[in-house]
Amino acid sequence: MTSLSSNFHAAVMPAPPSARAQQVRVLHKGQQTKQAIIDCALGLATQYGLEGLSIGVLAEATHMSKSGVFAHFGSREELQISVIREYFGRFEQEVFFPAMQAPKGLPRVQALFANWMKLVAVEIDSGCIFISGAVEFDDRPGPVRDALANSVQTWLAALYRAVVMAKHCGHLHDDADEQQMAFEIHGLILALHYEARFLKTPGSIDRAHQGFHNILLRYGAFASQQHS
Amino acid sequence: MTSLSSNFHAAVMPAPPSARAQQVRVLHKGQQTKQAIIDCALGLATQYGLEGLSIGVLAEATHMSKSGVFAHFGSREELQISVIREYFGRFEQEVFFPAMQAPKGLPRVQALFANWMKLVAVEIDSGCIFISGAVEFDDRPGPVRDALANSVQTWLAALYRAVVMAKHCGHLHDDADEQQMAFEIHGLILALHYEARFLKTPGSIDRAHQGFHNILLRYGAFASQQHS
DNA sequence: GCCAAAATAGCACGGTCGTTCTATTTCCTG
DNA sequence: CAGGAAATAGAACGACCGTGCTATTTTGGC
Repeated sequence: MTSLSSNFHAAVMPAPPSARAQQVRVLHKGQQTKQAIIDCALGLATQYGLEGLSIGVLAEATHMSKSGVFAHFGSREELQISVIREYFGRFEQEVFFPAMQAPKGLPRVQALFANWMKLVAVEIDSGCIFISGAVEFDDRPGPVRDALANSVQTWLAALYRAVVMAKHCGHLHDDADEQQMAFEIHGLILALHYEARFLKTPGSIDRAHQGFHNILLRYGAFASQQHS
Repeated sequence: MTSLSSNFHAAVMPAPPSARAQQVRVLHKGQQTKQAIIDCALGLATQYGLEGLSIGVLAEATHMSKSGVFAHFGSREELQISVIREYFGRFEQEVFFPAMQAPKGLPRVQALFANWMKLVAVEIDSGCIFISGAVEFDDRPGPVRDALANSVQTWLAALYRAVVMAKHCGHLHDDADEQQMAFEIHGLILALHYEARFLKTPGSIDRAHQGFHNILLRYGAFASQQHS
């Protein structure tokens, strides 16, 4: 497995048609300025949200004209989707891939959480598209929402698979509900983002770590069985 | 104590100057249409967010002119703040006040969580201003952010106080960290909102309930002590 | 029922938005 | 180095935004 989901790119990140065939040819100017625009757009989107991302502001930030920026995407929605793809790729690089080096089972789950925490700790200052985007598009159907939901679901599914493997390895006790465990881990990340970024509550990072520790105490194979 | 915080109204919800002196007099037309506008605005804001709330759309929804709506608030920010105040009031009515009927200690904490869950279950369809607003204003200083943060913090402080009382009553074991417990409860609510409203994951409500059960198993006085 | 005051409407302004169309410039191959 | 293609710029569009100003309508105390 080379990415969060074997068929993810087909579902969420379809490369421009036949781009791969011309791969050698199309490393020209346009592609690299487009990448520069996306980099800049990602920075703006993490801070102000995908909805706060405007082509005019983006043009100013990249020292280009509005139409110059626009031509690379054809629509604002396509720009937003490009940003989501970029963010997903970085998420893979920073969170998922490094954790796959850890041995199967609990260590890998712990590595996934640790890397996720590291990223969110940074995003306390910069913002997180997976979280802000969920709020912006929870009631707005369309291709942007689809791309975002697929990205998030792909990641949560990867986390879930790691938990399932941990149970198969005998690292969790027999009654452990994998979906439940993943749900509670997700909650810790969301609470951290909420309390640290919005409320600026000190100590939130430690509490998220402690929360994960508590989850391990409950679900780990060494946990004393308690009435369900 | 008659509200979430004794000095909350002074800090967050200052009544219009001298309104209380004229209380009897000013139950006239203007006030009741203003209330109708706020009701409508709250409905729009829960669905599309505080930033998605526009005076033009609100005017159309209330069958009024833009300037007619505008005159009641003087600025869009004041309108947003009014919506936050309204939401906070309803939150008090539906979540906090009923739970205060429950006896001090764990029962009250359980009642607070149960009522919160009941509200969020409804908000899976309609949206929650405390959650969407946190994302919209986490990087945008100003009076709207202040009103929102104060409201949320007031509520979370009330939850925290209930947890502290539960420990004083001997309903939690001695090593229980009250802030930690409140943090984890908050995480469950956020995960529920995220997975149910955005991802439409089935079974999220049950998982939030189960998560609270797990928290009680860990922090309750009857819990077997485990290494910290 | 009069009449000041309050409430509401109508209209216009300057601004930003995404998008389209047409030039102009830059690139890169043959 | 010529020339077609790709990339970028420029200007304009219709739409919506919050807000200010000035009428007009409605309200409620005397």
